[in-house]
Amino acid sequence: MTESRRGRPRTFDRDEALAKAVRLFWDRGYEATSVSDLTEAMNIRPASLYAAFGDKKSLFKEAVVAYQRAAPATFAKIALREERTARGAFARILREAAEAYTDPSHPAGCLIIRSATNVNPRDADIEAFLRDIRNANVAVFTARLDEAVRAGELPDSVDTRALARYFGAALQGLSQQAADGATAADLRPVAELAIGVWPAPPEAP
Amino acid sequence: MTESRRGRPRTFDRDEALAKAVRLFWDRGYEATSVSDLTEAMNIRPASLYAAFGDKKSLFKEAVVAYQRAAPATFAKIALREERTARGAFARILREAAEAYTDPSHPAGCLIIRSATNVNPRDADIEAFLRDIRNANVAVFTARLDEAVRAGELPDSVDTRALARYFGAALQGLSQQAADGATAADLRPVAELAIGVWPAPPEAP
DNA sequence: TCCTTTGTTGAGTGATTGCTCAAAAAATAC
DNA sequence: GTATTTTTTGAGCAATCACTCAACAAAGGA
Repeated sequence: MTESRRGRPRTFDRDEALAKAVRLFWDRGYEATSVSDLTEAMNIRPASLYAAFGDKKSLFKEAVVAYQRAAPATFAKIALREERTARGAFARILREAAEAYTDPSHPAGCLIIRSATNVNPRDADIEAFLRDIRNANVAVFTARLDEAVRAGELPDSVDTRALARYFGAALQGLSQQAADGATAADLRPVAELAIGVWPAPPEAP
Repeated sequence: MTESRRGRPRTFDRDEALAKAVRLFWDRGYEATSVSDLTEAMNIRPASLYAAFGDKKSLFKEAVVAYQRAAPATFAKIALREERTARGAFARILREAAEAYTDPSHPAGCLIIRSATNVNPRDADIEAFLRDIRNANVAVFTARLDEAVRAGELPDSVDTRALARYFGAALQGLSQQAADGATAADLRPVAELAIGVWPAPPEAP
């Protein structure tokens, strides 16, 4: 699998450079991050960037994938996997979002929520790329809530699509608040309030 | 007051041109709207734009003020003024946001929430300008909730700042969902869920 | 050794950005 | 009429945008 590579070896660590790009895109978004900002932060020349990552759009998409695999963005997936009940999963997601989105060791909020809003029409495909991820996340939420209905955790009468969209909107609101400067202390009670909408369990038969 | 103006009169309607600018900024945001986009939509030449509105930043700020005075953005202020109870006011704000943010006769979501995220560092003052408006809105919400506590509509134990931030975040989530393509039918039940966090009234003495 | 392959370097591409200027045009003041 | 004031026009400014290319450098294969 790891065939010996011919030609001159790369002088920089590709993953390390990609991590720098994630940082910049997370902080400034797609449009406001220029290629020269990127080459400066990654400490490589433009031609090396293009040789290693294709064009700016490809680099951004790869940065999004790297972001999704990194620790601060995986909390939702982990909560859905580990928590036994849907209520437990969504409560944990909101509580951990309040922490993760305000962690001062990295840019505020969620890269996928923040970084490709208001882009130039010529980059509409980038906007669509992130919108599709966001909508896919709402679909995952809906599936988990449907499962909870089947398991008897939620009554049949619950509109799972609406509830899933509500949680998606709550996360987006938390992300925006964090980007506007809210701290973890500010957002913790907001997350608790958001959890409060959870429907009453089915009546015992 | 209307002193006779000397010099060559303007060949375009300033308010009409400003309305076109509002439309464009609302749709694309500050960065992604170029001056040549603006001059084309307003049907004026660059020098006329600069003579009438100053620079791009001044035009944007004026567009934000015009937006805030126009019908689709005033629903919150009107609800706070007209509704007798705080609960009635916030319920109405969320319900009307679901409608206003998805009205197909204008761009989706809220201009003040959408249009200056991820801007270039050199335009950080524009980002701060909108952030201040958003934070001021949360302050207005807090004041209304404090009033409700004093009036006995809400118990003393309620964290009004957290509740105000929650409603701000809910509106931001609705705006983002609308920008991602959600319809009024999609957002109505989300608004109803969001209203559901309203705290129980104080116990009768 | 020489060839092939891959990467780096530094200069530079055309396009677009926000913005400006001199000259002409259209109004009022005298 | 002439002078003054303001706006429009069309051309064009420097800076930045994403991106590319020819020359050179450093590795493996034969």
